Amino acid sequence: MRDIVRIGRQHLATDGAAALSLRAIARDLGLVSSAVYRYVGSRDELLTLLVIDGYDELGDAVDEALGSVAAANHAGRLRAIGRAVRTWALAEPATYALLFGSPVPGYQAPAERTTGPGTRVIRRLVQVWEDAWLAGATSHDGGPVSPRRLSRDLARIRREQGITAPDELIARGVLVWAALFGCISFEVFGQYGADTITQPQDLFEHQLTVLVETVGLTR
Amino acid sequence: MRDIVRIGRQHLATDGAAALSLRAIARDLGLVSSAVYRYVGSRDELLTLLVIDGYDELGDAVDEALGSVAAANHAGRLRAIGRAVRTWALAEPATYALLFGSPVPGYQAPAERTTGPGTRVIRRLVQVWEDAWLAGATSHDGGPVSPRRLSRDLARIRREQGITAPDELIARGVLVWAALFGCISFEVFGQYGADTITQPQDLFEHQLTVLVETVGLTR
DNA sequence: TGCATAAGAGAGCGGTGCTCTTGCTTTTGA
DNA sequence: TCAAAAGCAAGAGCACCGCTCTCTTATGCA
Repeated sequence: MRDIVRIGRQHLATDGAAALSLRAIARDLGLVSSAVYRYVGSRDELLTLLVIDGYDELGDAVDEALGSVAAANHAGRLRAIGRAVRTWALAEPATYALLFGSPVPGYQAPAERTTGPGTRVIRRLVQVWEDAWLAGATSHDGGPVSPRRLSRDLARIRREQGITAPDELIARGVLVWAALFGCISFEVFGQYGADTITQPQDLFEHQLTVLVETVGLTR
Repeated sequence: MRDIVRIGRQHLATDGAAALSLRAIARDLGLVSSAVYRYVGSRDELLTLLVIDGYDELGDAVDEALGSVAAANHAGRLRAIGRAVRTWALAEPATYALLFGSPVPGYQAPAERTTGPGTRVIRRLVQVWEDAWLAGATSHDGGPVSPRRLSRDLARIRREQGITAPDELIARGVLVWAALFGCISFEVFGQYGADTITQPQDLFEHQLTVLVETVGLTR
């Protein structure tokens, strides 16, 4: 069982998600293909296991990176989260693609099993905004944002996450979240021409600086 | 031949890229599977055709949107590009996923056939930064950015694109480019919880406002 | 000792990409 | 005009895939 996920991760890393084959995994384990169905049920279920596995590993990487940054260093925590996600994504591009790339056709991750580990990164980010807000370390302290419909969505986020940060800060936080993964996806998926950006690490550090500014962190 | 691409686009839209099957296309055309190989060569070549098709359609959509915005309205041009990409992506999610999602396993788009149409959007964006720079309509007019290695990459972009915009503006332009597609990918791929963001259109408009600010467009 | 359960083997169904050969039809050119 | 050439489709076949079903063997336990 544990072996199936292990071999599955290897195949995912070398061949990608859509090429994931239960038969090939069975071969690697010295089993006949039907034998693995006793443990996994279906190919989609294996994908779900790998999705959860990936979210957990990414969440662990982020948490570990956060461990060495002072709680009051809000900008540093954002940068640490960004670096941790990028480093993990470059190390595990296939798993990253499974989590944040195109949905696998015909496969829908079961929300009840994946939303928990799947929201670890955004929850850490939200905590950074909230802590910065409480410490007065953000320049975005205005009132509600327009239009009212957007303000209602942001109020829902505020309630569900149990935070007090104002509309503008939450909205910018969502943008920074999406922008961060946009930058990383572009790099991992090769959207930057490989011959134009030769030092993606330097570019990413600059992008982190701008993202810190976008969310208005003053320290 | 044209029919194959047409049916292929239908299958792509309904079933996704990895589920694209030459046999199914042949069935829809009333042909036997081997017959379509006279025209397409391989499944990967069909994917390439669909990639080029998608880039062209996206580029056309962007160009059409730009047609109704004054050249001097730099912020408006950025917003128009963003809206056009988002609208097209939501209308053709499978093709969008093929272009900007996870790479299809075992498939590498031939650069010599796809880089032309594939860079239409970023070229339009770069033109916005450059025009704003020439018109003095951006607040980012500083000198070279650090570190020097990044500055060298940006100088290469400046040379290859035939522009004169300063380092900081180009770097922020790249970030805005990646952030824009990050926001759209999150929405198209369902990374926002469907029950938290009920009005993605409003959120996107707000994000565009912040991106205009990020690249420092003053008009 | 007897039996229920677990674990794997094997055959088989329909699907896939792709290749090769065969045959028919249309076009071309001397 | 008529044969050669090219275009086009069919069909068989190979190896792979997900998945189901039945059968056999091994194990643990009362």
